[in-house]
Amino acid sequence: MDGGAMNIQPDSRTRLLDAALSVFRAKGYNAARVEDICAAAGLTKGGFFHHFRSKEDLALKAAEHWTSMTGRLFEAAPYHDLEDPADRVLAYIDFRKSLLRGTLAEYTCFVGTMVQEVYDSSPEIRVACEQSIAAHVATLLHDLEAAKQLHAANADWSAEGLALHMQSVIQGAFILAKARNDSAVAAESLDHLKRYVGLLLGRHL
Amino acid sequence: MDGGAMNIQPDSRTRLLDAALSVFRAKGYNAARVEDICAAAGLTKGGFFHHFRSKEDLALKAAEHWTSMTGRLFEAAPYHDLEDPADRVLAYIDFRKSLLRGTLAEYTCFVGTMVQEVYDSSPEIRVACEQSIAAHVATLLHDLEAAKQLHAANADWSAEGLALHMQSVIQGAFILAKARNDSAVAAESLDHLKRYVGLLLGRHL
DNA sequence: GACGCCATACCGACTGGTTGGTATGGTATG
DNA sequence: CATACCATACCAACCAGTCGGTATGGCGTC
Repeated sequence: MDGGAMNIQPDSRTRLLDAALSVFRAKGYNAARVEDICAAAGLTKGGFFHHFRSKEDLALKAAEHWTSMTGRLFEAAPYHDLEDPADRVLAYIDFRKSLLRGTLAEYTCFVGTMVQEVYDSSPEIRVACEQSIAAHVATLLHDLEAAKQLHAANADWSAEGLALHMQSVIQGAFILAKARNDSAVAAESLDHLKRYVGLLLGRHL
Repeated sequence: MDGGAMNIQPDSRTRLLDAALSVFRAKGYNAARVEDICAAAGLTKGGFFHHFRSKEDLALKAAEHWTSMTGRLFEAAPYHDLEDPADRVLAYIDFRKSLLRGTLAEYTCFVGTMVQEVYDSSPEIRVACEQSIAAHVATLLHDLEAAKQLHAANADWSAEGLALHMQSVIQGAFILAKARNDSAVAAESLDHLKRYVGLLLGRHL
C-alpha cells in the first residue's frame, strides 16, 4: 500500500529538487535562499536539512536530477523516429526551438546557468554541470556521427566538436534572451544553427 | 596639475571600476563582496561609498565602463584594415579567438556573465547589459551589412540577426569553457562560427 | 492487538558569522 | 576654511546551518 499512486504530490525530496531547479534558474545559485527553495517545496528549513547536508549538496543532487529529467525529455522526443540521422539532428534543433516557451526561468538550462556563477568557487558543482552537459552531448553524438559518415565523411570537423558547438549556441542563445528579455533572439540563433548544420550535412539553404 | 600623467595608478574611481570587472567575472555579482572589490582596488569601504551609492550602482557604472573599454579595444583592433567587409567580419572572429588567453575571468564577457545572474532580480542591470551588447553588435553591423550586400545580397537572413547569432556563439562558448574549465572548446566553437559566416558570405570550406 | 522500540520525516526557534551600508573624523589641497 | 577624498568603527539585517523536540508508522513480541 505504501508508495502507491494515491499521493497527489511527489515526495518531499523530489519536491525540493524540483524547487531547486526553478528557484536557482530564476534567482541564481547565490541569491537563492535555502528558505526560498523550502517555501517553493512546501517545507521548512528543518525538513530541508534532513534531506541535504548543505546548499551545495542540494546543487549537486539537483544537477543529477536535471540530467535525468532532461534525459527522459529528450529520450521521449519525436525526432528519433526519422530515418536519416541528419534529419534527426536537424529535428533535434527544431525540438530545442519548440522548448522556448513560457518564462526564461522555465526554459533555460539549469546547469548552464549555475556553472557560470560557481565555476570558480565550487569545483564540485562545476564538475557536476560539466558531466550533465557531457551526458546530453553524448545523446546527440550517435546521430551526428552517423550523419557525418553518411553525408560528410571526409569533412575536417569532428562530430563531437560539432555537438559541443551546438550546445554553445544553445547556451549563448539563452544569455542573449536573458539580456534582451525576449525569446525571439534565441529562436533566431537556433535558425542559424540549423542552417549551419544543414550546410555541413549537405542540406542546402 | 591634477589628473596629469605623473600618477602611476589611475584614479580610485577607475580602479574600483576595473576591480569590479575582474571580481564580478571571477566570483559573480552576488558572491562578490563590496570589500573584495575595495581590496582589489586598494581602498576601504569608506572610499567605495564615496564614489558609488550602492553595489548595484557600481554594477551599472561598471557596465558602462566595460562598454567603453571593449569599445576602444575593438576600435584599435587590426581587422578594420582589410578591404573586403567579409574579410573584416571573418577577421573579427579571429580576433575574438585571439583573446581567449589567460584565465577564464580574464577573457570572458563581463555583461554576459552578470546578466545571467541578475536578469530577473535587477531590471536596471539587465538593461545596462543589454545596451552594452547592443553597442558591440552595432560596431559589427556596418561590416556585416556591407558584406551581405556584396556577397549575399538576396539571402534570407538579416545582418542584424547574424550579428546577434555571432554574439550568442561567443557567449555560449564562454559557458562551455567554464563548464569544462578549458578554453579549447571555446576556440573550436569560434572555428565553427567562422566557417558558418564564411559559407554565408560565399567563402568555401 | 496492545505495547515497547526505533527510524524516518519534519518543525521552528536559535546562533554565529557575514555583509551592505552608515557615521564620524582625519588629511591634503586649493 | 571649504571641499574632496578616504579610513576606522560601527550597525542592523540577513542567512546557512544547528538543535531540541514532535508526529508518524513499521516491526517484533507477548
